[in-house]
Amino acid sequence: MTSEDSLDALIDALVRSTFQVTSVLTRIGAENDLSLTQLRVLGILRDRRPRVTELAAHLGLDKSTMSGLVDRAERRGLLARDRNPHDGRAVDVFLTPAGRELTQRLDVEIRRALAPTLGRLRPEQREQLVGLLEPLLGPADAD
Amino acid sequence: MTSEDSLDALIDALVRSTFQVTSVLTRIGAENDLSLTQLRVLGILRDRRPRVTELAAHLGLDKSTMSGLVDRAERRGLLARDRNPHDGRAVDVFLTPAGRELTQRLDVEIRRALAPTLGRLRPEQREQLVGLLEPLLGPADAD
DNA sequence: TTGACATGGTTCGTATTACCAACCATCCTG
DNA sequence: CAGGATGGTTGGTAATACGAACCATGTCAA
Repeated sequence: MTSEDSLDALIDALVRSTFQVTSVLTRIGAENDLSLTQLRVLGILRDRRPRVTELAAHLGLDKSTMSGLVDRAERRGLLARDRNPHDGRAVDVFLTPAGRELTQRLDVEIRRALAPTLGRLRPEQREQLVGLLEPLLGPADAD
Repeated sequence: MTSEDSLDALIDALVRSTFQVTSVLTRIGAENDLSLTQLRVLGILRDRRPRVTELAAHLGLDKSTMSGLVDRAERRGLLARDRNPHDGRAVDVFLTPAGRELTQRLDVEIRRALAPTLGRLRPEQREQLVGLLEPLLGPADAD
């Protein structure tokens, strides 16, 4: 097996696992009336208080798109806006208590959904897998 | 480290790698005026000739959504519809030569985009990673 | 200090994605 | 062959996403 082949096989496996995980996340989002993007927004806000533009950059979206997403989530009471005290132009976004509660519930559901499959690996295999994935990941960002 | 912890760490890594791969696929799709969903449609049609409903099931979409997606891609000349000879109700979908050509180009771009990161792994690590991912994947489906 | 330019957000217009319900055509079964 | 099941399209609605235009605030240089 050449180095080319092993790369091709890896890309295939990685893309497949990507779609598989995405489908789980999409399903859990849908069960809670959240799009995959909204799910990611909540995930990012879990331990951050970014301004609208930062949020957009994190997700690779236009700021106008972000504005709408924040609007709808705010109307649902999941998050809130606040003027940034150091920059009158900027608007900080953060989870409301309700949003935090939902986020935690989603976290549990996601773990519950993925556990059966991943649990098929022996603990040392899991650590091995994490060890192989870690160096491939960009700067921390969780879900 | 308990078994719980190793599972949590694995889920985090997997979800992060999912978003990272998704962002690459989304970017390459966008550069070719394709949504992630359309990208997946092309990927599925690469080696299949499913009916509309099968395609929808593969992607976890409603058949009406599928109808629209096929419409637009057909209008762009990427794929075509044909009555299924064995079932007058069913409509088979398949790539046109132009669609096949685009799909191959996308394939190259995707590999080119992911190679730098994955190339950081030594060949035996790649094989190890594939070996760990394989058993987690559902029945074959590629991209 | 005050223009001029840059940055942060929102709003508007448009296309796409996605769902559901309703519908028509074809198939299958009793 | 009548009735129900299946496959697909259509129409209605909401969310997602982009770009362009716009306003407010910030920054820098003359």
